[in-house]
Amino acid sequence: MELKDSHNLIINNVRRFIELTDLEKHRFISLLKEITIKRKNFLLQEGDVAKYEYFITKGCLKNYTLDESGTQHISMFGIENYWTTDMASFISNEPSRFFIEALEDTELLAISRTNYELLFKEIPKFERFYRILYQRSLMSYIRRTNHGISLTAEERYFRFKEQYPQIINRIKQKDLAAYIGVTPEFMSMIKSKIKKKSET
Amino acid sequence: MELKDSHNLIINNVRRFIELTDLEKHRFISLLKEITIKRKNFLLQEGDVAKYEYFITKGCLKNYTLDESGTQHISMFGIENYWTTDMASFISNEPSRFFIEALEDTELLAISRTNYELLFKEIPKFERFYRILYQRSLMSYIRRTNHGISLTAEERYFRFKEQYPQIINRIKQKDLAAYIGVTPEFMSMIKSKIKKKSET
DNA sequence: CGTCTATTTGAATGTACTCAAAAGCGGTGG
DNA sequence: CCACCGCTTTTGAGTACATTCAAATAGACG
Repeated sequence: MELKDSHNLIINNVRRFIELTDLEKHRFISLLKEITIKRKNFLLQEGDVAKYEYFITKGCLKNYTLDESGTQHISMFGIENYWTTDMASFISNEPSRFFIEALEDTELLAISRTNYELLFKEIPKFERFYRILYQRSLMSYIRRTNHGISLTAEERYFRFKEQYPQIINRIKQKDLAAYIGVTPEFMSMIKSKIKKKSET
Repeated sequence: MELKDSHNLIINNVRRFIELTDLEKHRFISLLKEITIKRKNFLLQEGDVAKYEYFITKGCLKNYTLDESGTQHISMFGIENYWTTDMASFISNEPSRFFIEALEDTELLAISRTNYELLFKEIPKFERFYRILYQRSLMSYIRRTNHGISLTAEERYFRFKEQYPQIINRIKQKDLAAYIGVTPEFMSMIKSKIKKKSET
């Protein structure tokens, strides 16, 4: 039996870390819900409880908080083949402090908290899958935390370009600034400074 | 059969997320190695491969990188009942960029990469334990990343005091500065500024 | 095409760093 | 037990990195 492209994508994502029988594949897929969301719409808003963990099959999202002055602070971007949610809210069922907003028309596969637990019960090796997924995710946040306290904004910009070349072309410079942790104006200055350097 | 205090501590840590039979407890413990390390000594140095994941039963550690100018940047402190390692190196077997140094005489239980894999094979529910452990760890790094790009140094200092009251009294102000992401001089300024405020 | 938002540029300001020097504190040996 | 040594913390002056506010230009989208 043929699978949809989106289902193939998530199955291949899972098979990076665990093997699945056909039966398991189909059971897993049956626990997912397809969601589409248009650019500028929200998957999650501050105060909502994150009821799902999402796998992105198409599109681009940003995950951010707003401070008192209305400034966005982006904790991650998500594109095809990435997972996203507000983990704290998803696990604890508490209201989220995050917004998840589509930067492009986006398609996702969502697993609810209930089905997530059911999945572990029925196919325990998914514990392994998520163990490894979170372990890797942890590694990139540790790296980012380290960069945040040890590098200047200019260096952080270079690291981002290096590490996420496939993302940098799809996002506004303003959002890049909100991820790096500087104002849009200063981000603009960094770019023009670099340009001047490379022209000499 | 009675367990040592250190073994009781780690078993209780594990039992936060999974249940264990007596047999499983003893098998788990048999896969651990006891390590003690004196203040100012290293569990891991830059260039080493992290061969173990460590559970701290007594003492205090810091986990940091050094930049070109010799400045330390602390990614975490570890105390009793916490886990530590350089995850990136532990998983990939590549040389670490981190130092892990004892701030007090410290006792640990270490699980080697081989025994870690063996543990998953023999008692698969440990996948669940580590899945939840990493998930939580991920949550705190996401929070910290967010604070790093959205808060001033002074605010980050307050959050640290709030969140880790049991750590702040055991570490040097210099190390707190290296965690917050400021110079020791500026950390000192922050404190004296706060003191002045509270006196008025 | 027009409108709204993003980006650039510049001046003034604030936050945090560097370097230097003094004061405080803690551990160690005599 | 005291004195000394080394490291940490404090203080201050000068500088660099990054922000704020304002205004002009460029770009994107309906």
